[in-house]
Amino acid sequence: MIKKMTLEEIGKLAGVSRSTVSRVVNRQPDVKAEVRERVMEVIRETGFVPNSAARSLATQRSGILGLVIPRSVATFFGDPYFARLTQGITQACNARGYMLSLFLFHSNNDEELLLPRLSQGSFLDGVIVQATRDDDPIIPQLMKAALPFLVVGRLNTMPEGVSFIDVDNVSGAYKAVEHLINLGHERIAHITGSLDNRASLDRLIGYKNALAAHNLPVDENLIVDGAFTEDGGYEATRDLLPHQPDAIFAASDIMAIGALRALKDAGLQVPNDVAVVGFDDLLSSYQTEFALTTIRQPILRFGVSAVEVISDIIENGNTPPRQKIYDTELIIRETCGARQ
Amino acid sequence: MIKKMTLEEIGKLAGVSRSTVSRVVNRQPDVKAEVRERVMEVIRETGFVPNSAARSLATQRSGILGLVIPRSVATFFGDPYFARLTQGITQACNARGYMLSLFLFHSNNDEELLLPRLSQGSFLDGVIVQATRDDDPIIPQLMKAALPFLVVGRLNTMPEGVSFIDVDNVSGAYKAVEHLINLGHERIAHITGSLDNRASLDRLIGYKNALAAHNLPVDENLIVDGAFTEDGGYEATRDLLPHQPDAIFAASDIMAIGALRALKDAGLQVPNDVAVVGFDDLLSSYQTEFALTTIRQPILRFGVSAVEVISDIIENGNTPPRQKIYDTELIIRETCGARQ
DNA sequence: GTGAAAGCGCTAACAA
DNA sequence: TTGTTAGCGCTTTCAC
Repeated sequence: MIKKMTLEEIGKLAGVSRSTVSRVVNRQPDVKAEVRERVMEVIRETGFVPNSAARSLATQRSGILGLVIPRSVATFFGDPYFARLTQGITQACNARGYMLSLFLFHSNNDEELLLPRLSQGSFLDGVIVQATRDDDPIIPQLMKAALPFLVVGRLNTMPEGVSFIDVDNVSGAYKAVEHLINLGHERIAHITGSLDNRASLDRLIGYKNALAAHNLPVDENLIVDGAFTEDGGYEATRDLLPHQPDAIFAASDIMAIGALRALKDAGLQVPNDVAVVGFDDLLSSYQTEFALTTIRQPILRFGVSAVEVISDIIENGNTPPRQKIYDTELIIRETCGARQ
Repeated sequence: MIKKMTLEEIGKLAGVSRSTVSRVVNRQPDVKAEVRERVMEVIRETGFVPNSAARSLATQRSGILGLVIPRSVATFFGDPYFARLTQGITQACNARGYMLSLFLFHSNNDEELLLPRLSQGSFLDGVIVQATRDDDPIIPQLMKAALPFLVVGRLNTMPEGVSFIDVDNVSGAYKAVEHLINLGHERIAHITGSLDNRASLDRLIGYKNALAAHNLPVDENLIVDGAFTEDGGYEATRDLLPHQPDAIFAASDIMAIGALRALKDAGLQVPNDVAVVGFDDLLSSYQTEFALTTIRQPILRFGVSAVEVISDIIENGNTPPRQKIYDTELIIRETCGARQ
């Protein structure tokens, strides 16, 4: 069992003062090489690690980042999106020496209790918040607090001066649909995600834009809500079939899987009878039954960027607000028919 | 923008000393009701929250719990198991006033860098570790550090004196198989998870125990590895079909879904031709195409218990080590045929 | 019941 | 290049 040491004690062992040890620990330049080596040696032997509370108190920095998943999306934590995002964020935190503290709000109560503690206790250097409903009080509260924060994703009405990063859902959907158009499809259906969601809305816009750009009509019968679930995609597809789509663009891979299943059950061939394109490319590890053509969101890198941006804000302030939109990538596999 | 206050300043505003404010904040008894009210009022007005670094430094307690997912399982973070576990843990943390700090080790390097910081920096009051490979160095390292920790799940060879909580996989599997036996099945196949995994091993034992207890032979042809993936379950089932099982017990729901799909593709009826039982009951929100009979793991409550146990250890020490095994529950739906 | 004062372990300005 | 010293904001004896 390793005894916990202090700078003072390390200093005594190395025959120097605590300041010198502090300098060595913090990699400051003005220490004689020989002394530095002696101190390092003692640190190695003792396994010394500086006390983080004391350090935070003195520097007014905790080295801790918060990741906040508001109540309205907490139930979706099973969603691979959050898992991957979290993974990217922790990865970047590890690389940059930050610790990550996770806040999932399960109830109103949690939110009321934790938000002030989190924004006022100077426990966190900065916060990454998952965007949520427009009326979520969390953004205004963070704006009042003197705490750097970054929104991941966007709200429909984003307050002025808020930093965010997001994926370009409009152009992603556009790419998907244009790809189908280029393959000769004309009756392209769209299974949307829940439309209380900015991402769903944007993907719908991209879908319509692509049709318009190629002089194809928008047929409202070909637009059905799939609620971001596999069953939703399945049901949506059943609703679509009477209107004879020759292709389906689903706003998520999960829904695309549901669609593929529905097509299979209806005895239709993919991609010959109906082509399918999804969105996300988050499932590859789970599901290889279908080689799904999809729009890849670079979620992992997205998480990494989130950490980079928030730490930039922490170091240099929030002016001007950082607002970055990341591009997506069309991943051609088999369900679109381009590979035949 | 709320200014950050100190106890001293609050005291000045309320006309008392900082000690009194501290007593009020910490709900200590010996404060005159009138004074307490006056101080509370100021705190409310100013939105004061005590500085957590200063508090940690003085109390030697951080109020932070660590959740460590070692490298060997970090890739499985997409697994709903971890998502749910994390959810249960954060929920309990919120309720008990702990903060949760997440450590996903992605590389060897992460592990070497972070483990000492985490176990020596007195940044955490305690750690919850997901069990992993037997040769993972993390358990020995934590034992050396003076840091309370609790293992979630078990290793094959668990060092003496380590506290852990786990689910009773043996009896869970036993229940599943016994249920199938009671329904009259005799050629019950088992799709195992990856067998480098204690949980898979235990489920296999439970499967064999149940057969033995009912004088049914163990046919090695009826035991196939499904690697905990849907495709693994699908392939395993294809391998099983020539041996004509009348029921399949899959060691996870994901694999059970794969099995159901394989049976469907083979033109077999569930549960009439082949009955299916899974394990986990973690998928209900994603997947309702099949009403899968399964063994429910109380993961959410499990997470809650983890926090309770670790905080017990923090407060009262690790002697005796806490070792709890939680029971599972048979959830009868449609794929086993009991409901027909 | 309340206040004064010491100290938690560190950083950083200043002095040497 | 190194040491001395004064805090960082809180808790906690100890007096009163």
